[in-house]
Amino acid sequence: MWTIGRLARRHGLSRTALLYYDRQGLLHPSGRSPAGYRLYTEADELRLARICRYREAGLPLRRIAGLLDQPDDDVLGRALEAQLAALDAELVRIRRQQRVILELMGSRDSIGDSRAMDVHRWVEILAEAGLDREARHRWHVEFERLAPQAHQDFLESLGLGPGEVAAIRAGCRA
Amino acid sequence: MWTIGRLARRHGLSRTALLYYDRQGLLHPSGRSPAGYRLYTEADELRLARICRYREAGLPLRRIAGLLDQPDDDVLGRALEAQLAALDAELVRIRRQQRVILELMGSRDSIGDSRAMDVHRWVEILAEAGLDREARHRWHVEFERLAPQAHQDFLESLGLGPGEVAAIRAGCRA
DNA sequence: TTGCTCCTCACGTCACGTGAGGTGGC
DNA sequence: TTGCTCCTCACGTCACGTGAGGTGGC
Repeated sequence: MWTIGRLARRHGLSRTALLYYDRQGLLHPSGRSPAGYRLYTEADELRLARICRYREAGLPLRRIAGLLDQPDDDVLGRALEAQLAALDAELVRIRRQQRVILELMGSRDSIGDSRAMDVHRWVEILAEAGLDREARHRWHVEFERLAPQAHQDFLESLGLGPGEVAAIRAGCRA
Repeated sequence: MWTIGRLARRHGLSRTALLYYDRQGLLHPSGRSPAGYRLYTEADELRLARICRYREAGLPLRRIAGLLDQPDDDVLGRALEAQLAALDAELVRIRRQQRVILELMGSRDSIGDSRAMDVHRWVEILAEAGLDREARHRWHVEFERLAPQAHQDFLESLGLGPGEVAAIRAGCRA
């Protein structure tokens, strides 16, 4: 049996987070002490562990509540797929914001910034490692074959537009 | 002179967004019609264009307000640097969440997922393109030399822990 | 008695979206 | 008169954090 503060510390949460989970119906303590203190059992802790795990995946509390109460494996799978896609979209958004920042900085001072990973620098790296045009093409083809989604993410991270990305990937499948 | 709805549409915003900017003191329309309609001038629109640009960089409205009123180039530079770093931190957080999702999915069904870009698959790609161990090392060295931050981001995106990342980068500088 | 933990409200956060109820413009 | 745009409140969002004011436990 744990009081709220101890349980929170064991899981790296704040006490107010557990108070919130209680109010939202996500995790009610199984008991109360005579003075009204929340008392959490072993079972409560297992439930909290699942909540924490799903939170580490970035799932919203609403969805977590659904997953805890109706543990259909298919529902979980779909929720995880959807979350993965949502996070991909966030990655794209963040990279776009970073590109805007580099543009704003570029219009202030010189262009060279070691943080920017652009196409030119990337080709330079591959060339230094001994890859000519032909080898670079084989490299893209393999990347596309083994990990198409990662290939897409990678091309976008170089700052290429949607059209350019699509063209390169099509060239790999031809 | 623009009314609120027209100006919003021209900049891809909602009318409520402009109402909010007005309430927050970010963008007051220069005038009002006899009936009380907000009227935005050319100067207002230029100010809005700057606001939109900074929003595309993900800056919070508070900070944007500061940048608009005191246009010190140094302050802008520091704000952009800080935002770039904050977005880097967000990237790390999202990748970590994605890794958790893949773990959760992996414990449900088979491990192979074309979305996961892990070290093994990456080495496979480089090998297929004709890079042996020696060439892969040169490749890392060049990557580290030309774009150290991107190299760090890249290694983290493969799912390597901080220790492994540091070791590889150190090996490149040795 | 002194700290520490606990309790229950209630308000703040960020950038708007969504009605509710009413008016201006063509 | 009919749509469309505009106006001003006021409340909801998401996952808590932060007091305020008070009590239990050792």
